[in-house]
Amino acid sequence: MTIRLFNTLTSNIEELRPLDGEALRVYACGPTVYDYGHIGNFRTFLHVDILRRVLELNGVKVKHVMNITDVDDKIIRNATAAGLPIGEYTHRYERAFFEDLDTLSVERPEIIARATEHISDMVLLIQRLAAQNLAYKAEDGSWYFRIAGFPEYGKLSKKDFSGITDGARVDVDEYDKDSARDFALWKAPKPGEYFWETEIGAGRPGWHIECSAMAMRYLGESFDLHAGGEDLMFPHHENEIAQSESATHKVFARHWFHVRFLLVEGRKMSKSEGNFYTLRDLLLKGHKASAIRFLLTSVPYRQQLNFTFEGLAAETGAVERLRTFHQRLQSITPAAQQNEQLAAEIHRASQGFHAALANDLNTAEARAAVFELVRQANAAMDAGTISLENRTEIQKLLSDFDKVFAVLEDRDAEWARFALEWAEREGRLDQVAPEVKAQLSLSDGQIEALIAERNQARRVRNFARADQIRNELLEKGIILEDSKEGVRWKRK
RNA sequence: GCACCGGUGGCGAAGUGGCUAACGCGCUGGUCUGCAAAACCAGUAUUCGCGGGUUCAAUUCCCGCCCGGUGCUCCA
Repeated sequence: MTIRLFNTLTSNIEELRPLDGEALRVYACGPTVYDYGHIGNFRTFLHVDILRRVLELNGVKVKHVMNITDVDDKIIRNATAAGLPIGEYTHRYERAFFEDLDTLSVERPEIIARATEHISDMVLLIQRLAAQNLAYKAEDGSWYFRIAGFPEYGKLSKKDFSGITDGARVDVDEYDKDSARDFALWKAPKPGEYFWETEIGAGRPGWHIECSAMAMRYLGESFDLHAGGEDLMFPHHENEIAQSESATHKVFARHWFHVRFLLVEGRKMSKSEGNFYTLRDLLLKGHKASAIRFLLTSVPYRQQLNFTFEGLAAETGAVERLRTFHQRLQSITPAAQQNEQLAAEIHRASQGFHAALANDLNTAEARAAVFELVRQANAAMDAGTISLENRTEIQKLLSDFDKVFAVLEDRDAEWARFALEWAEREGRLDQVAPEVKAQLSLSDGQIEALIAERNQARRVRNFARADQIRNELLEKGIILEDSKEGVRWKRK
């Protein structure tokens, strides 16, 4: 199926096809590794993940590069404050970042590119610009990009800079620049700061140059799609376009994909508002990784998502419904006769699911198609009218669904335990919700032993004892369900 | 201030110029169950921020207003 996607550059929904006919070359702006990632960061990474999973589901190969910004002002500031070399400081947050991606079932990009490992690529690019008089060196040794040399500046963010003139009043600390809009390609070191000694002088890269250099290095001078959060559109992506296209005289990225910010409880997420959450904060509060993933991907990427704890609870229930359904489907005895009406519904749901995703990644509609079928199939299971073939077809759809949404497999307890161990190591046990500790205090074996005891009690109709065990487990966040097929249990 | 995006049931949210306005969660009643849970059935917005306009017909297009968000500065 052809995937159609909104392109920020053209403001149109366009077909997405690999330019080289082989693999779709994608560059996605990754994290600056100076702290733990928050849910806003992960909404963006999750939607890029949805994009690549939808492409893969449709048989499109993806070559996805993500950068790690491991040198910048904040990193230098924080590392200095922590008394650590910047490499050591960034390593720890980079590792945490990938652990978080795993927790959220985000697929790894094909290529991870660290800024500090590509300094020479950046220097070469700056030299290339300098050769065309598009980069210049200021008195302090910093290099700037000359915006006046790129008339298309502003085409991505739809800003018109033609009327801007440089007035007489120029910022004192920017007197070195030819124009106030010119941005840094290379920053000369201040005393005591970390720097690289290079052909263009001592210093460290500006933020924008790393993405241009690394994208070209791995994807070529022109590639298919560039992704990031909406805030990056200006100035970051605009600057990338300016420096890349003026260096190569080729289109940098054909398609630009921007994910909108989320709100938390209806407000912008910020530390001062007290509504700032890292992924780890939520795990320690006892929220499931799968529910977080499902919530953050529930609203299509171009739409603002309002993150609330009520919403998170709702998604926890939604994931549970799907998992229960998935398991139930496997355990039934199929009917001999094919259910034609159900077969038609399955077909319809499948069409709806695939069409919704292909239509600018409408995750909300894709989910709805599956939930609609879940209800119908549950009813058919109640009536005992699902054939083997019906079941196979439904399982195919669930499998496609999960290739994109990745929530059916239950690894939540594993991630909760991982977060708990991390909190222990970091001395953050005070941030762990009591329910989390209680729930993880019981091993699967202990739970199953209690269930066996309860089954025995029920057999002899000692319901008081049976209910007592069930309640004890419930207090520790373990839910029991009696069914014809036996007792199921799950962690709340 | 300028620019852009959004405002749909208790909450989140999809969608469309005209079929009963998806879906998830919640709530109420019922079926099932030793009791629960799960699952199913029924109910839960005469209506899509407010006002005006275009149209045979608008939640959907246009204008104004109000509210929320984002960008213009580091930010996913």
